[in-house]
Amino acid sequence: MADQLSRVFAALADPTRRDMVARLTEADHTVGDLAAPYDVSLQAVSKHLKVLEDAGLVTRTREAQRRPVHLEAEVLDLMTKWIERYRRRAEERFAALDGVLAQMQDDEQPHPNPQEGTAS
Amino acid sequence: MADQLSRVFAALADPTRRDMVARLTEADHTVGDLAAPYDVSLQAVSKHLKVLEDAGLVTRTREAQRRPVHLEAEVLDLMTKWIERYRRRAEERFAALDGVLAQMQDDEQPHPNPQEGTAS
DNA sequence: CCCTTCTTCAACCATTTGGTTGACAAGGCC
DNA sequence: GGCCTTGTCAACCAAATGGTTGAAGAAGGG
Repeated sequence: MADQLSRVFAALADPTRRDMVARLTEADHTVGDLAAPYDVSLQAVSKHLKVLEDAGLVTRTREAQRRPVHLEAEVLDLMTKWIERYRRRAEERFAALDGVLAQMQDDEQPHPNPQEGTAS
Repeated sequence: MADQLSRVFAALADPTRRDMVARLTEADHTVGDLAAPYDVSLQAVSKHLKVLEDAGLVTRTREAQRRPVHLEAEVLDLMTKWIERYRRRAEERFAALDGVLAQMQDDEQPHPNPQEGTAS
């Protein structure tokens, strides 16, 4: 299987699963409970939960016949960190370039990164 | 096709595409340029770029035969907002529950969904 | 014990995904 | 004009995804 970051992104790429996660921020839910709003079989929801579980986004414990699902929100930090890291880099670059973009396209003076010398 | 948020998550669920995005934070790149480090065909990279473009993460312009690829970092905010919104809600809930978890497991007062009564 | 409730497992199916190869379009260069 | 470079389009393929139905496991209630 893929790395966790990939699994987390993939897990949240589905609107139904995102909605489940959203609802789980309010309270733990059983599988049937979670399934109620959606127009799919219980088995389909069970599969969605497996995806979320494999991504580390939820855990399931046992409570009689019920399987309460619990959100593990820390995993979201994984994504936030990745995203913010690159968003910040992109923003810095845009700020640095600003009006200089025109020069970048110019091939007479090839000095692509005016301020960022330490690129790679 | 799916909503944009889903497309963005799906686009970043692939390590190769994430790496492309990471590299694009440093500078724009041509397709061949982007493809160089990966052990796949140029066509495969072209497809990856289409996914990123459909998600709104990159734009491609034309410059002679070359197709410079440019990162549109604002789209990342879409995700950050979604994630942070629910991470915060989850954290608030955890903070509120804190030591109260024990009571939730208590079966004297079986009211599984304190806030959502409208389940089925 | 049997029955009902809650949930998963298994098999199957259609669609999507990520890759391949081969052809071709778009645009400089000799 | 012909060629070389850069990139996409098309057809194809294997594997993964998201759904279905049917059967079965796990745990309490009569």
